[in-house]
Amino acid sequence: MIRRKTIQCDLVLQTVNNLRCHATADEIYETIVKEHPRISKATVYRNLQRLCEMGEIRKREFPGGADRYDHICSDHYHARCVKCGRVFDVDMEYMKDIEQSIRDDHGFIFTGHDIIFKGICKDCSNKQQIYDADAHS
Amino acid sequence: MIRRKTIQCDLVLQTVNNLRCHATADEIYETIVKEHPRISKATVYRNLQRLCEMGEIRKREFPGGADRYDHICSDHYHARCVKCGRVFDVDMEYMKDIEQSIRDDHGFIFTGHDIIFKGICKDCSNKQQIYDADAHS
DNA sequence: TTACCTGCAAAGTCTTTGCACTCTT
DNA sequence: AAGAGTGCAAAGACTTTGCAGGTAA
Repeated sequence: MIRRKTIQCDLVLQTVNNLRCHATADEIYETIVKEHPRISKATVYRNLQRLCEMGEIRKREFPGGADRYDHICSDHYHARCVKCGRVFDVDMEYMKDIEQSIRDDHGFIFTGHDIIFKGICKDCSNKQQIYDADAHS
Repeated sequence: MIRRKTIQCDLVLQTVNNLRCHATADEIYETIVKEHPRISKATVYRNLQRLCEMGEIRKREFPGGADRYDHICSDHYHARCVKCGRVFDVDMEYMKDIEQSIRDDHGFIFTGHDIIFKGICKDCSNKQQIYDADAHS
């Protein structure tokens, strides 16, 4: 099974890189479709999957939301805003030895981990303050 | 909005508790429907939501899988088997001060975190060994 | 020419919602 | 009796898949 070079695959890769981190398949599709109205969402999904297999990009799955795609960058953690659902990088050291803190593995073979913080992003807490101010005026 | 006591709500709560941790809405529904064939999945979802709001149970969302429901127990982390998708508790101290390790919060207000380990569970690694042995014989 | 890739539509998984009916209170 | 809760079906969000036709090599 040889991989062919296609315009669509290039577009998906470029778009993931241009959008920097954390784009969802839908955001990627919406960005591409503006310039290339004939592309289909299925093609975007298929190419995202292919690019992951090729190690060009990384898929990141988040609880209660769509999957997001990164260009390959160093391991890091994420914070998800409970108001708007957007995902942000967390400026914190990656704990590559965290598995050693596990007391009893019960036979489970650990291969990796993710930490997902939750909270409220700057934009949403600003909006909240404006709303509160309005409500009390 | 007063909450009424219904058989269905009791059944959902009992089933979450009986199944111990990590049951999905579907598992809960399938368990109840054996005894009460008239219950609908929508009712299970609605009662799970209600019980969460009441603080009787806790919803836990996992990347790339259905939501799962816990009876309230102490904070702890989870490991998800990449083969079978089952979720296990991790025997490790809860890092309640982890947010203090974040260097720059960029205006984000952190309210909690989750750590999700991934790997292969005991059952699946046993099966894998059996499969490997067969393949080489 | 081969067979991988695409666009489209349909289906699949998990969850929510609209509606009329049924219960609890 | 009032209105919260139920069952059913439909819809909604996200993703995958089947298929016929297109295209890279």
